[in-house]
Amino acid sequence: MSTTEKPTNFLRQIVEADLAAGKHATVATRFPPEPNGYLHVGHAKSICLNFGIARDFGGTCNLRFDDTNPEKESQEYIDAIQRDVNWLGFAWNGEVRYASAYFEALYGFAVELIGKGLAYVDSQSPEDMRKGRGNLTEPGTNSPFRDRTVEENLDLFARMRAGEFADGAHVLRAKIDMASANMVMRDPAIYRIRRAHHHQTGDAWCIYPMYDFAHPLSDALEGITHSICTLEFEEHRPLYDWLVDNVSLEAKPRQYEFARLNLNYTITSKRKLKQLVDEGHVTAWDDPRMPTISGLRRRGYTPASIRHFCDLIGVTRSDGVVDMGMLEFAIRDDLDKTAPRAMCVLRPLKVTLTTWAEGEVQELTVPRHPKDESLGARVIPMTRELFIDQDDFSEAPPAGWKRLEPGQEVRLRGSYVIRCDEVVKDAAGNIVELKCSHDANTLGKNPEGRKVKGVIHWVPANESVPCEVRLYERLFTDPTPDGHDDRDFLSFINPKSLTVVQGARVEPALANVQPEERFQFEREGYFCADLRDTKPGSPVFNLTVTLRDGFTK
RNA sequence: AGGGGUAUCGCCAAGCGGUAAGGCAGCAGGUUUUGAUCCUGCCAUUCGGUGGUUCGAAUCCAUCUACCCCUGCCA
Repeated sequence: MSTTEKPTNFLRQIVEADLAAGKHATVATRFPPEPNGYLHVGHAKSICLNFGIARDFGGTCNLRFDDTNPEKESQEYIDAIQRDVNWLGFAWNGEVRYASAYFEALYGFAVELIGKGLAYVDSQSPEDMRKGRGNLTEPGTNSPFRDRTVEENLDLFARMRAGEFADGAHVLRAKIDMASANMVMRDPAIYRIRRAHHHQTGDAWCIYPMYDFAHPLSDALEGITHSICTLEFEEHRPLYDWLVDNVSLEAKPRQYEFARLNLNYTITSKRKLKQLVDEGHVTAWDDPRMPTISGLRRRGYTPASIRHFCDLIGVTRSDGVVDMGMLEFAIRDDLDKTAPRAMCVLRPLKVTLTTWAEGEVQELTVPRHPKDESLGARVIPMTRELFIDQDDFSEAPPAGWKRLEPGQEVRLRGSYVIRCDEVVKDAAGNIVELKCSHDANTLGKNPEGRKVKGVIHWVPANESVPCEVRLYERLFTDPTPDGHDDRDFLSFINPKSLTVVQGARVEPALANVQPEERFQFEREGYFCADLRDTKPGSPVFNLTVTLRDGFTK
């Protein structure tokens, strides 16, 4: 599909049909993260889906924190998640919601279920509960506490809330069917006693509802019409419906599932991403190697590129693994059109133009973009002493070489054609300098009677600005780092995932770049001034993605 | 006979009984002061397998196979 077409998928078709049939006057979705980690690229898929549907069908999308397990959650994550959703370009409906804001209402629904004989307080130990659940092929057995009277259950549940019992002493269970083939329906726990300080409700509660209970009822409370989640929740749908139908709420939200995103050479498990951070394998959640939204941001990905990526991969119910190349395509596609060009020499090799007058400076005006004139131009001073990249010179080049070699000519991008006349080496035989001559009649035009085979980038020796450049490769060396039963994903960490290049030189126009400014360093790739470490006069650039390399053979 | 899902090009993915879209990657050319971009062409006689229904099947039926998910007081 072209970038201008609106993507369609089975969920959009369902929404469209429901709206057309008058099942709902308007569509209401929600994005419901648990604040127990940072959002990653897989969440981006869900965000684009939920907010995208609301936007395109004239509905609403809530941002709701599913904060029912305070022990793993924190305000830091809440703040980061909001920042990431906004940065991606989406605005939620009204104020941020919290499942914890519904604790009182949820408690009421639990009491209602007890009153209807549909929930009971179980006082078995966790081990006994597990044993009683049976297994995949054998039915479970009823708890000895399953037939407590409504009065007794009401009393016990009230005392659970009042803090009369120790953590884990009792649990509230939905009374459904211990013989169900669906394990989720074997009297699922819906409330547990947990004396944990909650980031939103403080110490007001010592019992907390379980996801399975809180989620559908929160959806109903908010009037959500289409509750979209990932495939692993499919067997929870009967419970979702059971709760919505057995509680006195008008709204009947429905749950729909889609396949979560898998990207090769990376992991999208909050638990494992947290492990990478906690154990110091990366510097932080926003380390540019992380597949987190904040990591991608710091790496230089644009919100538009991530949204475009989500459009490209589609939404289905079949499991798959998307190639990283798809993400890289999305960012190259965006940055090629929007990023100003600049020159940066990563590993400088000095070039002295013997034909250039000592001290002479010529200010060359070079367009910032080869196709988009609106980006303007920058000025690059041309001097007698320059730097080119070590990789752009070879004494014994392979066939098809298009860069500099002894006795041959090459074009300096935006400048003159030069010829290498002499190679200067140190005592150890290392090339330390090239003596070249320039053809003064080649600025803005091709030389007469011969054609120059290549173009290389350069910077003036003294006027250029020293900078740090961080080169990144994939974080893992294996396509499915967490897909091996016999090997831990950490053992696949790529030792070369980060290379810090000190002593690189950028053209003077970039001396005072702002954090997050993006450029294409010509012939190298797209780079982004680091969000945290770029300082005036001392830029730090992160490699976002290299240029596609058509150099085959 | 546990239950629930999914199978269309190397990857993603349209297709919804009328004779296999598109994107990524790849390959071959062209343009080019970025080995980039851009442009052109090529890239599934076949839709997990096998039967069947039909004038006609990726689409319907049967059966088989492979893979994913489910036994937290996590979400």
